[in-house]
Amino acid sequence: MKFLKIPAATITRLSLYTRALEDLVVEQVTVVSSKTLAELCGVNPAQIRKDLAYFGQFGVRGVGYYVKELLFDIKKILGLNKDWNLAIVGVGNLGCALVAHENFTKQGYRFRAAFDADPMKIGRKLTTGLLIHAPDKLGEVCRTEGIEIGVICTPPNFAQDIANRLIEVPVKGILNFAPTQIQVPEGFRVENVDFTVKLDNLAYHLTAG
Amino acid sequence: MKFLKIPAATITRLSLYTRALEDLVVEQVTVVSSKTLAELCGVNPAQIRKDLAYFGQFGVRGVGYYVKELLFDIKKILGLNKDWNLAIVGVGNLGCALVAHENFTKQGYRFRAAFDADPMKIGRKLTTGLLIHAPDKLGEVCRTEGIEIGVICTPPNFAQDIANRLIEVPVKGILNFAPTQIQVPEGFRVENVDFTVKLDNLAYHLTAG
DNA sequence: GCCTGTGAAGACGTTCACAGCA
DNA sequence: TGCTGTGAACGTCTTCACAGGC
Repeated sequence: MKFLKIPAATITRLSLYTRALEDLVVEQVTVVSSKTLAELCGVNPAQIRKDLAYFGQFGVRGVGYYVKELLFDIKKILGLNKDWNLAIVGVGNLGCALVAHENFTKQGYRFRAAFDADPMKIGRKLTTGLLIHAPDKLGEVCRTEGIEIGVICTPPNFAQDIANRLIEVPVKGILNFAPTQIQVPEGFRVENVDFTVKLDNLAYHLTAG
Repeated sequence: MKFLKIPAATITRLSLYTRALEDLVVEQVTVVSSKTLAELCGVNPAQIRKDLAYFGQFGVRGVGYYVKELLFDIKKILGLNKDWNLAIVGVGNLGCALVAHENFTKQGYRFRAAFDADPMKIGRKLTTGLLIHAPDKLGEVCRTEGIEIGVICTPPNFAQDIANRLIEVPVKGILNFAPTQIQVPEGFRVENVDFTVKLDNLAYHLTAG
């Protein structure tokens, strides 16, 4: 099982499952079937079973899945059984909002460094107490802080330059909020968060439909 | 051609193409081949040609595509030849950042209304001058302002309730930033912007690799 | 010669349907 | 009986390869 190629969509769904499972834990539900979990996540039950099958056997036939166990197992699969050190580059409105956002910290994502090119911001602190560094300190600070993931929140025209520097540090991956396609070496991992693309999707479907 | 089912991914890529094309316009490039555009967008050239083929013929054989024309055509396909009226619900850090964000306005997405449950915020104005209303004014205000798309930026536990109200207004679609799965009637359009899912994707790939 | 447009082939992901087990 | 685990069938999307036209 382990050596089959795992669809990208499977990983995204695993992330969704953890959320639903966390809610179930709060509601003190101890056992859940693929059918029920599927309804909560808006997917097909067979899909859930198949997704899990890539990584092993987690259920009990005739019963279902033990909520806490499954949550633990999926988190382990996703690599969420550790904290991740993040650096943010570009602390404008959006950057600040992200650093302050609780959903990151709740999952073990920790902002350990912040950078901005604006001289007015360098040397100041964010509301969380995080010191803002100049971009030319990027390599040095990221290495001392053991940064693993760089979050790009600059205007699009600076994104590629910042990406290059992050890759040089080196960080292991990049989360890019700038609405531009970043070029990276083969094998290097970038995830794009792109609201304008999502809005364009809406616009298309609302126009056509 | 027009009646074939169009892949969801095609629409997302069209959105990417518009960006690359806008850059090319700035660089005063007048003609582009599918090969060059493909490199800029990180996709296969045949993919671009196929994507466009769903909607008609836009290129010139032996030459390529005229940048400005193609940009215009794709924007029209996506429904970006008009402005869209948006309402934001939840103006915390993230919500404020979104309203202020230039990438929305640049594409013709206009925030025309804002809502928040916090009594301290109601009646105050955002930096853009937009007045913050109480959530119970949602239906009334959205109808007067002709809101077409609702943007949910509340904590996850309020998202479903807000979604229900937006659907009742009715708005045509929802952009959801809350990290939770919203249940909507068959055919109603929701797009989710989900950074924690993206981070989980990174975490997985950085762990496994 | 060069690049688009497109049927056909191939790769991929999802769903079905049922065997296997509590 | 009930629900998981999974090969096989199905459907969808992507890539190839070449015909068509500047």
